[in-house]
Formats: sequence, structure tokens, C-alpha cells
Amino acid sequence: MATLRDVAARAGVSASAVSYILRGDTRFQTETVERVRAAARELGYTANLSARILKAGRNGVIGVAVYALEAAQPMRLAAAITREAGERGLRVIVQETANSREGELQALERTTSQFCDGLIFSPAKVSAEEIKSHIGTKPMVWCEDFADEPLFDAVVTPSFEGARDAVRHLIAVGCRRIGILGIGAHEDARNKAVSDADGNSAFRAQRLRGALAALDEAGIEFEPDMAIACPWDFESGREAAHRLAARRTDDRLPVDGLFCLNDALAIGTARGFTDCGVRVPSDVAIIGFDGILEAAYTSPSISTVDIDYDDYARKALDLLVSRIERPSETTAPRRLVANYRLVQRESTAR
Amino acid sequence: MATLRDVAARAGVSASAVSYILRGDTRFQTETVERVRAAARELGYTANLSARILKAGRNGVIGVAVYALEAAQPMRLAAAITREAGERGLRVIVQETANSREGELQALERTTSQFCDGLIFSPAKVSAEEIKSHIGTKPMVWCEDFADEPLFDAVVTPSFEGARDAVRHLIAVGCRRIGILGIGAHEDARNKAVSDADGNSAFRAQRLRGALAALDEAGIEFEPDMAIACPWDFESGREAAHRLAARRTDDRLPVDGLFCLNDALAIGTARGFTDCGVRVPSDVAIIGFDGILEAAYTSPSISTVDIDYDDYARKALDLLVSRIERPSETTAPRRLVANYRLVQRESTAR
DNA sequence: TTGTATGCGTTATCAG
DNA sequence: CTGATAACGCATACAA
Repeated sequence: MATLRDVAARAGVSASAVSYILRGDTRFQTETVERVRAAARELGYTANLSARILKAGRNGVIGVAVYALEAAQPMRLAAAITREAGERGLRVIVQETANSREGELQALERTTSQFCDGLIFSPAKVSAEEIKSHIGTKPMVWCEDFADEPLFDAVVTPSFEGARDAVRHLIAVGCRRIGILGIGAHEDARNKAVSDADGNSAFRAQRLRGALAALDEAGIEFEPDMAIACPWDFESGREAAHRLAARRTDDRLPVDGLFCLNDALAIGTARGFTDCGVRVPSDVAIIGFDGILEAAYTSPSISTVDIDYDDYARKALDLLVSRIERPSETTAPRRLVANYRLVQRESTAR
Repeated sequence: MATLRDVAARAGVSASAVSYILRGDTRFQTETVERVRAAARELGYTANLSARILKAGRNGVIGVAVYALEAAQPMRLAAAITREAGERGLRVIVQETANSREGELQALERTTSQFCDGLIFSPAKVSAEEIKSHIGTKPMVWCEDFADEPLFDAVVTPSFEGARDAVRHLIAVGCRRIGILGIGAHEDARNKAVSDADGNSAFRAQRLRGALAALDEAGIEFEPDMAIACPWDFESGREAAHRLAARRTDDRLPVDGLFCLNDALAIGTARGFTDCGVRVPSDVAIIGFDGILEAAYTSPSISTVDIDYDDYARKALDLLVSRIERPSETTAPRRLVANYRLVQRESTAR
């Protein structure tokens, strides 16, 4: 690979001149500028980003750390960030944290952060204080931080509002026995006291709270055992549906409406009900959360709270870029909320 | 962030001693080793990977460049590579090329390659010669290179064999009028002459060839207009189904079996048929290709050729790591084929 | 067994 | 306007 010096030699100038000129410094003679540009083009020169960040602490690369590469929601966000960053002349690299403490620390202090000007990160196992001590001075935007006194800039999904609207929608189409699928194992819906023992799962809690608020305002009594804890994947949804179907009495399910805390759960649940001869939406209406693409192509298609990830990405990059460009500024952490809209599909059409 | 020198100062030794000791050199006194390790731990020292690759050309990071972050198949591969690399003590960063020449060149000569010991890449628009000239000496494994004289090590999916088995399966369940969905715009199924004008889409061509081979061996005449060109996404599948349904005569579709060149197409197609009152599998059987998770949770669930991406990842890393570890060795490019198995689900159950 | 010197490719400072 | 030169953090040959 051609280096700065190779270009300098070919153009007959110094390496520093090449560095300046290629980065757009205007104080050189047009003739010199031309010669250098030509030499760079001919050699196929590209600046080495590792050297650049080592020296300057900046290289135009943004890191994104996600909990899984095989989950639609985080990848939708990563894709939106990549698109939006591209329009701003930034590049993006993505790393998986595998939902593990180990993986999160790796992303924080090694791969992603060391290659990048800043980091967009949604930690699940690592606390804010730990992050503070591991990330150094590198700017970070925290996805889904609902802490009362945030330590970092954050963008959050409207989990409370979205969940509330989802359950309102179930009520509006006639559901009265409403279940909630996918709460954390440590959340006690009975007392509406939601703990956070399962890592930084504050956004789960938010969704539960929003759902309960909608029931409350409609004067619907909530049966605590209608809130089911499980992980957020297809198979967990399917299994939950099987268990619910097994609880039928006189061919009647314990629920007539089900709010799934994410879309993967909703898709799995719909499939599980189909396995058992339960009809969606006539026997039970289902609504999910996220707006992943697949939810529009299942049968029945799944109603959902569609998060506007382009908006999310834009806000995350606004926050991050402002910190990168003004590192000295120490304004208080800000929190922005992404847009969303309720999408009604077949799973609640009745 | 603490540097080598910080650790050295704290431990009262030279920077080079720290470098040696932390990477496991054994020729130091146990007492010194202990002191250095302790100092590193106390300061939370982590080696800077940018500096390391700049100096040594090695940092234990593997780059993966995929055409889309929102597509299940490439992310399944990226996730498998991340898992497998983790077990070998390597880290992975992922970059999106957005299926564009620009994006592919970026990955090649900037982000991914400059941060990594090597690259796993599936180019669509850039030719092998271009890659050769842009990547320098960095090892690369090419995914899905079917060139006659490969320039790089490659891992490929068994596109020919998998497609052949898929169509054999359709035939086995009684299909006789078999359509193929998702061929490239420039492929002429009529002449079985498959061009490659649409970038490096050789694997599309392989799948088509495999399908035609299965028809051939069963003595089934192939109607050229039963091979439909379209992109590989949900919506294209849905639209294709609508168009096929519009061609019904006497309530009979022009096809009774459909091989979709990937699973997203298959899911979209199944949904599209449902829209039009076409029943799957009784009116038309559908089989996809890839084995993405979602295909097991739709209704009907979709039969598919399930590629073993763990095997794929293992083979890709074997190739890449061997090149990284022995850069001088100039053995000819190798090509490995991933395992696969046919998964029968509801969409072909008849 | 340990330390010193050098360089990877870049940017920034300073002198001319 | 341009060019030396010194870092950035690390690894390594070589000296001690």
C-alpha cells in the first residue's frame, strides 16, 4: 500500500505537504496541489486510519456495539446508523458483544473504541460507572439508558409511550384480558415495582410500565400472572403460546389480547398459536414492538410499534458528533427520544 | 487510557520489558513479571490495537464485510464468524458495503482492512483484479467465489448441490411445473447460458444451474419464462407471487412448485400467495435457500436448504488464519465448500 | 535478564 | 508557501 511518503516522493514534495494538501489545506500553490493530487491518484493512496487515530485521535470512524448480529432490531439500528453516518462522511464498524460482560468490555476498551472517534453502545451487563472507568475520554452515546441521573448522552426508544399505545390499541379493538409477554425475570408486575437485577434492562421495565398505564386508564384489572417473563426471541414466543394454549378452559384462552415486548416474540407467539389451533386475531389479538421488516410478511402480519430508526440514528449521531467535535465542552448528558408510530396489521384486525 | 509507559513507570521497569512480559515472554524474573502484571491490572491497561497493527501488522482482529446489515443471511454468517473467532482468541469487526462499488472499496482499502489482520469478504461489484490491487498484502477470504481460476482463498456455499436437492425435493413431493424465483436480470435460463453481468453473482448462477440439473435428470421440461428475475428481498417475493397469481387460468397457477433462491424471497412469496388466496403447499409448494431462523416461524413454515454457517465460519477462519500466520507461503488459492442439509417444513408438506 | 534505539504512517509544531 | 522534526503507542533487534 502506498504511504504518504510514497506520494511525497512521486510528487517531489515533503510528506507533510502531502498530508496538508490531501486534507484540503488551501495555502499551497495550485500547481503543487495538482501534482500531489495526481501522484496520490496514480498510486492509489489511501490514508492509514490506524496511524491517523494514533496521532490525531480522529479518523472519521464510528463504532457500534450491538448485543447480537442475528437479531433484527439491533441490526436495523446499526444499518440506520451506517446510512446516516455515510451521509455525513463517516464510516461505521460494528461489533457484537454477545450479551456478555466480557463482550461488552472488549468492545469498550479494545476493538471498537480504539479504532473509532466515538461509540454508540447499548450495554446490558456493564454499569455506567464501569463504562466510565473503561472508556477513557472517548465519546459514547448510550442506547436505552433510562437512569434518573444519566452519565452519558443517550437516545432512547419511546418504550413507555409505545407500549401504552400498543395496549390502548388492544383495548380499542375489544381486548379485555390482556397478557404481556417478555418481561424480565425479576420484574414483579403485581406491585408495579420493577427491579433491574437482570442487567440494564430498564427499557423492559419501561415497556411494562407503559402497558400497565394503559390498562389503568381503561379501568381494566390486571392479572399479575398474565405478565410472563421470557427472553426476546422467536422460540420463547412459540413456547409461551403453547403454554397459554394449554391453559384453555372451555376452548377459551386466559387472554384475548397479547402485548409482546418485541417483534421476534410476537412472530414466535403467532406461530405457536397456529400450532395449537388458536386463531389470531379472532381468538387472541397480538401486537409487537420494534417494527422489524419480517413482521409485515408473516401470516397473519403482526401489528407493532414501529420505531423510526432513521430518526434514532440521526439523533445518536447528532449527540456523538457534537461531543467528538467539542471534546472540551462539558455540558450535562442529554437524552433524546426517537419517533415511533403504531402500525396496525392483521394480528389486531377485528 | 493507560499506556505501556504508564505501566512501566509504575512497575519500575522499561516499556519494552512490559511489552515482552504482557505478551507472555518467559525469560524474566518471576518477581518482575508479578510486579508488571500487577501494575497493568491496577491501571486497567489494555494494549492499543491501532498502535499494535501499525507496528507489527498484527492485532488479532478479523474484518468481515457484508453487503447488508439488515439481511438475515449475511448476519448469520457474520455472527458465526464472530463466535468461531472468539473461540480462537480473535475479535471481529463488521462493516456494511451497502452492495455498492463505493462501499466495497471502502471496506477493502480503508476501514476493515486497515484495522485488521485479514478480511472475510463477499464482493458483488468489484472484480478480483481490482481487489488484488486495492488490498495490498492483507490476507483475504472471498465468500462465494466460483471463478475458474480463483485469485483468493474462498469458502462457498454448496449452491449447485443445494439447489439441485431443493428442486429434487419439489419433484419428490409431486411438483411438475416448477418455477425458479430470483435469478439475475442477465441470466438466460433458456440457453442455460448464464452471464455474470450483474456483478459477481456467480452463486446465483450456480443455484440456477443446480435447479436446472434436477429438472433435467427428472426429464422435466423447463419453461424458460418460469425463471423470474428479481432482487432477493421480502417485497420482491410478495410481488412475484401477486404476478403469478394474476396468471391463473381456471384457478390454476402456472406453477405447482417454486424454488426461491433465498429465504427472504420464499417468505415474501408465501405471504404474497396468501394475499391472493393461493394455498401453500396444496396449490403451490415453496422451498427457499439459506436456513434463516425466521423461516421456521412463518405460517406455513418454509422448507429450505439450511447452510451450516458454523462450518462455513470455521472453514473461512482456517483459511484466513493460515495465511495470516504464514504470510510468506504462496500456495495456490484454495476453495472449501460449507456443509448443508435440506430442511423439510410445511411449505412442501404434501 | 533488562534497557535502548528505531520505526510503523500519520499529524502538528515550528522554522525558514 | 514549504519542509524538517517530533510525537502517537507499540514491538523488536540489539546492546548491555
